[in-house]
Amino acid sequence: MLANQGSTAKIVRPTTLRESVLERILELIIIGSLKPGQHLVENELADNLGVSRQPVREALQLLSGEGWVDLRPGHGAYVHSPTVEEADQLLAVRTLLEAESARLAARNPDKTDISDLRDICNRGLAACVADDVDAAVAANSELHTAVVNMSGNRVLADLTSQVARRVRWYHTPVARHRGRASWEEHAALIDAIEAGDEDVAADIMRRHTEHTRQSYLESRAQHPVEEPPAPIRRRRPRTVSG
Amino acid sequence: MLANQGSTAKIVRPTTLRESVLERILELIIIGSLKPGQHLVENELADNLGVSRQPVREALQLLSGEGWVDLRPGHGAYVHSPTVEEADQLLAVRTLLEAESARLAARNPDKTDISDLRDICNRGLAACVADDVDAAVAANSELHTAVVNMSGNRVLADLTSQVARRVRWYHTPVARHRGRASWEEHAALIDAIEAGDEDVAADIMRRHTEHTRQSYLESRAQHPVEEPPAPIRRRRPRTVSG
DNA sequence: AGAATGTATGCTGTAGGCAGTCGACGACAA
DNA sequence: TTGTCGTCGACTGCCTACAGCATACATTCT
Repeated sequence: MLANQGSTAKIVRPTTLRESVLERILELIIIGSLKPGQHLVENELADNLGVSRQPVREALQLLSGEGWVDLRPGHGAYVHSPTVEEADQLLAVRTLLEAESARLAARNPDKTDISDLRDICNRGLAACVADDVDAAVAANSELHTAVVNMSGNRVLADLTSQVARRVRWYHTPVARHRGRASWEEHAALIDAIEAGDEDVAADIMRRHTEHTRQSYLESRAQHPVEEPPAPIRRRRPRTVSG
Repeated sequence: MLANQGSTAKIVRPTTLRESVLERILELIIIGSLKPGQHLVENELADNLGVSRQPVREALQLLSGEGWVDLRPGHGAYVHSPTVEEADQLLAVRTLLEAESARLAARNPDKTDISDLRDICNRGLAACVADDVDAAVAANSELHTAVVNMSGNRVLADLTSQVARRVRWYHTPVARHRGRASWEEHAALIDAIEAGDEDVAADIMRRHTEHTRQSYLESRAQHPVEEPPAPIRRRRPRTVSG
């Protein structure tokens, strides 16, 4: 249910095998079936997906371009696993990009867009009080996506999406769901955008994403992810699908 | 810290054919042998480079991930050709990123780095008064790269590099060589970084890159590049009757 | 016993080829 | 002329197969 649409708008018709394989692998990565640092053996993926190695290889190359997997010549593809430092830097850049998005959105606000934002915000708040974490996370993602789209700068939107993806939020689900405070910030942001006050909007967004960054870092510090730095290949049990 | 180039930092040993093919194609794109919008036929490249189609295909997939070529399923690869609008948005984002780089660089300036910056700046100014455009362009690129590296944020550096590449400056060589004024701005920037005045540094960089952006747009407006927009479907022109 | 070396095995990188598909071009009908 | 259909050529997408390499294991030497 994630709005992972916005990035690669190039693909219109996923008719080719390569594209469908890409989506399948991406799905496995997102839901965690393929874990960070895991070695992606082409043959296994090909067998499990019922295709040859070629489409798998090409899908992996494309995924590497989007930062989902790391390619090591002669060794194969590994699910990208951001270090704490990289995640920190990614979130810093995200703060920068999203603050600019908010500024541009406030520069020429659109009534329809504002209305959409309020709808999303209400849904998110409702999900929050209902303790529906999944819905709250979805609404949060939706709202941020809507704001960057309002900026009118497609490059900015694509880059923001790319950066956000590379963080791999599943390390810390709590970081994306900081409770009511987050939605109050969202509401204030929408007000600022509607009022056309770009400085205020940018500042609110900056502090908002900065809060998220802090939450992420704290959460990751508390739950020290077993860093899989293992660059070498490791034998694993047979099956992959799950 | 590895002083690795931001672009293709992943490749450590270009031992594989795929990597060398990638570099060859990239070279051809950069020097303009392969023009923007041009259709890259796999067989031709394979024959010219003396390899099979497979390494060529994979190299093209990797190049698409870095924004050098566009992949259209069922049609092949085309050299990326940014529209005026896209270039404008790219340069806007670049302004944002580089201003932040300057801010971070000024936050904790390093004596050695400052010295390097001044050397580059002197070389650039010398090249400028000697009317050596190539050298001036090179020094300019070198200086901006040095500043983003001083930010200490590798993600920021990589993204900046990626965004800058996608502009395809060769549309307008003049845009990268605005004369002495540009180098005076550079000098002021270095002063601000050395003084640790991050607000001033960010502001100088922002206005500097904004000037570049304006120059680019004006230059491109004066020299209307024959847009090779025809992505597909060159249908016969319809004669409007009535 | 520890270290060095030979061997085995799995995986990647590359080649070649076949089929499907898209677009161009020409013929034909309105 | 203009629109439509069928054919052709070219190119991509995909598969199979082989070669090369890297890692892990077994063996031998010191």
